[in-house]
Order: sequence, then C-alpha cells, then structure tokens
Amino acid sequence: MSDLLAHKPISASVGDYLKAIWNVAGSGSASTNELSEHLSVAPGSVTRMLGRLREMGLADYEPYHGASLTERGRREALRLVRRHRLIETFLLEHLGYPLTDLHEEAERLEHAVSDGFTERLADFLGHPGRDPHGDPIPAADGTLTPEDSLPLSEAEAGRRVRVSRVSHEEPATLAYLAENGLIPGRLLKVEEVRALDGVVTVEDEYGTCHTLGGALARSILVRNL
Amino acid sequence: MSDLLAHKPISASVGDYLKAIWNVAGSGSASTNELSEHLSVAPGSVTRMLGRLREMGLADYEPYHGASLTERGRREALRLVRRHRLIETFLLEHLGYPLTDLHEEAERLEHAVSDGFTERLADFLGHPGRDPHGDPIPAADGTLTPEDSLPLSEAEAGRRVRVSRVSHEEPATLAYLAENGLIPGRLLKVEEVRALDGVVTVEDEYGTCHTLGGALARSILVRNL
DNA sequence: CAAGGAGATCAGACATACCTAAAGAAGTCT
DNA sequence: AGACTTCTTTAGGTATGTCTGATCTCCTTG
Ligand SMILES: [Mn+2]
Ligand SMILES: [Mn+2]
Ligand SMILES: [Mn+2]
Ligand SMILES: [Mn+2]
Repeated sequence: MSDLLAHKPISASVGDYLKAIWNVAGSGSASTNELSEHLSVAPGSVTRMLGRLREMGLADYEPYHGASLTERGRREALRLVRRHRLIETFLLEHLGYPLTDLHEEAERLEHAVSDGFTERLADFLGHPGRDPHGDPIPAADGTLTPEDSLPLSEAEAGRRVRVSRVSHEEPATLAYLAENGLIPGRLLKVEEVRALDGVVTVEDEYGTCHTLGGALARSILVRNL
Repeated sequence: MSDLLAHKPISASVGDYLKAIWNVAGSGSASTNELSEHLSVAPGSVTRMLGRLREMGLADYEPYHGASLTERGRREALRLVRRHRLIETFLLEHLGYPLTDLHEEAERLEHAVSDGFTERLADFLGHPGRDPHGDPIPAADGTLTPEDSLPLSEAEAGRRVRVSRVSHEEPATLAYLAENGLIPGRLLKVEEVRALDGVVTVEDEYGTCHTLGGALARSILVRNL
C-alpha cells in the first residue's frame, strides 16, 4: 500500500544511467545512442531502461526525442556523484591508490555505501570541495558549485592559465596527462589554439611545450589568471 | 572458450550463500532449512542455489543430504570474511561507526571492494589480527588462525576468564552486551553454569553480576586465565 | 518530394535470483 | 508396517537487466 511513499533505493544500474544522463545531457537531453556509447550497453537496452526511468519518475523521456532528468532524478544522480568523488579522494589520499585506478573502484563502491557512510567519510576527509581530478564535490543537500573554469580548447592564445580540472576516466589518458604534469594546479601559458582542428599548444612552468588534440583539450578545464 | 579459466567474479548472492554454508556447516554440512533461516530466504530458493553452487564447483551438494564447501568455495568464503572484518575494523576505528551498525554496512561493502582495495585497507589499518568483535581476520592467503577460546556456556564455574569474542549480528543484542560491558578484553569470574537450561552467571571486574541465557552464553567466547 | 541511411524501438531470449504452492522423501512413533 | 510430520524439492511466476536481430521513424540529401 505504501508503494508511493516507500522510495526503495535505486539499483546500481539505474544509478549509472542517471549519472550518464546527467553527464551527457547537461541542461539539454541525452540521446539513446549517446547513452548506449557512454554506458557500453546496447541501444535496445537503453530504450528499455529509459521507459523504466520514466515510470519511476526519474527521467523525462519521449520516444525518439531523448531523455533528461526530473528533479528527483537529478537529486539521485548528484547523490552518487558526491559519493563517487568522496570515495576517489579517500582512495588517493589515504589508501595510496594510483590516480589511474580511482575511477573503476569508485564506480562500484558508490552503489554500496550508505548515506551514513558517506557523511562520516566526508567528515573523515575534512569536507573536501574537490576530488583528485579537480571535480567539485556536490554538497550533501544536492548543491553543486557552478563551474567557473573554461575548457582549454576555448582559451585564448597568449593567456596564462591554471589547470583546474582534468576530468577523465580512461586510465591510459590519465596516466599520460599525469606523466606530462598536466594536473590540477599546474600553471600553463597558452601558445596556440588552432581553429582548424582544435589542437592546442601550451607551455608549462618548466618551459616544456605540450600539444593536445581537440578532444583532450576540451576535457582539461582551466582558469584565466 | 576460456570459460574454464576465466573464473569471473562471484555475485553478491553467491558470496553470501558461501559465507552462510561456512558459518552453518563448520566441518560438517548445512541443511536447506538452516541456510534458508540464516539467509532469510525461502527454502525453494536455497535448493535452486545449491544446485548452481555445485555446477560452479563451489559446493558439494547431494539432494536431501545438505551442502558443504569445496576447497574453492572455502577460499571464496574466507576472502569475503577477510573483507568483511577488515571493513568493520575501519568503520569503527576511523569513521566512528557505532558498534551496532558495523555489520550491515560491511555486509554490502564486502561485495563491492576489490582485492587491491582490501590489501591497501589492511595496510592502512596496520594488519589487524581481529575485528572489533574479536573475530579473527583470515590472512590474504586464506589462512585462518584456529580458535583457542571456548564458549562461555562451556566454561567451568569458579574459573576466571577473559572475553575474546562477542560475535553477534543483531544490533539489539550487540547494544545490550556493550552496555553491560561484555566486550572483548573484559575479565569475568564464572559464578554458575546451570546444566538444566544453560543459563550462565558471571561477575565482572567491578563486582557486577550478569545472567546470560543459553544461546547468548554459547556465542560469547572466552579464554581461561 | 522521395529515397536512404542513421538512429531508435520492438520482440524475443537469456541469466540471475527471488517467491508461492504443490508434491515428494525421510525419519519417527505407534 | 503404516501414518505423520517435517524437511526438501519441483514447478511455475515475477522482477531486473542485458543482448541480438528485425522493424520502424525521422531527417538529410539528391
Ligand atoms: Mn571518477
Ligand atoms: Mn557506478
Ligand atoms: Mn559482521
Ligand atoms: Mn554480504
């Protein structure tokens, strides 16, 4: 009888779909194919799940027109993102995990920890505002500080900038960027942003130059100095 | 083709069944009903799962004659027990969890952490030999130190003993025992062990007497001094 | 405006894991 | 031995989440 109030916890799959929609859609909407790609799942599976998310009141979905999160869906997604980022912080700072392995472990643990665990962990960590990749950690009440950085791909040549976020999931990319010192906090001078192919050239604090492809430059966020 | 070598990770359910068999069977075998009870699952579900555990080579099972773990099954069970007890230790010592809430959280987390996490956590904790309830933590290689304590129910009247394990899962029981100071490390004098109903009376270090029912006395382990 | 093709949905399966109800096996008591 | 009771298994269903292959829609392009 209390089915409408029970609000039983969402499953790991549902949670990952919500996060995917949040990541992909931004303020707009996410297509079946984008989600299929992002989640490494067949398109048919996505269609089925979007139907269920709509039934559950977590997503708005019109067949053939993509999906976006409802207010409840957004809350659930941000709850997971908070957990994920706090867990990554713990893994790096206290268990000595390599930067490259944080994501995979957090991707599983985020579904297993309780709210109680999460808040105790936040306490233990001293309530960090950002995770090891520089990504902001949503507050317990679902508030997320608005982004104040811009993608390196949109920086202006000649400008001096500081890297604020290197938000990647693939270990290989992460390892490459870390080896080249392209990590949050690093100072860079933008040498060139080529309009043609989006390739960006930067010089770091030690005078070394780095050339980054368009996709990579788009996912490194910086602040102008 | 490499199905025989792949050894894909076991599911949370399978893991919990293996732990249940390990707990219930000891060196003998576990019956369908005992497992059904222990796991709060219908008997029919247990029968189905025992068939699957046999297929997977994790349990020996003859219909109508109970189940016991194979060597592989025992290894998997102990791997989970190690994780569970390390996690409980972390939750209590570093996150300040109440003693009563450790088990529930660990019961979920044990299935989500990797071997890498587990060993890094063991390092972080300083390789503890026992968890907060006094239960021994299996080594990474699957070794478990043999029990050297005896149940309070089998202690001799007049003997002075030290509590070594208070291995309970129900929060209410745990809370009661903690309130009465019946925790690992505590010194007791055995006043009476009544053969009739197994009720045990003990006097603690402060002269206070405690009377414990048979079931409770059987699950508190002590060492003679 | 009529094709084509990319993208999406539908239909049918499979795997896991649970439940209930009915039927079968084992051991106990007379 | 026969009857009972208790434990177990079987049978048939539900729920979640995935895949493949067939079909349908929509937009772009000629
Ligand atoms: Mn991550
Ligand atoms: Mn995840
Ligand atoms: Mn426990
Ligand atoms: Mn468990």
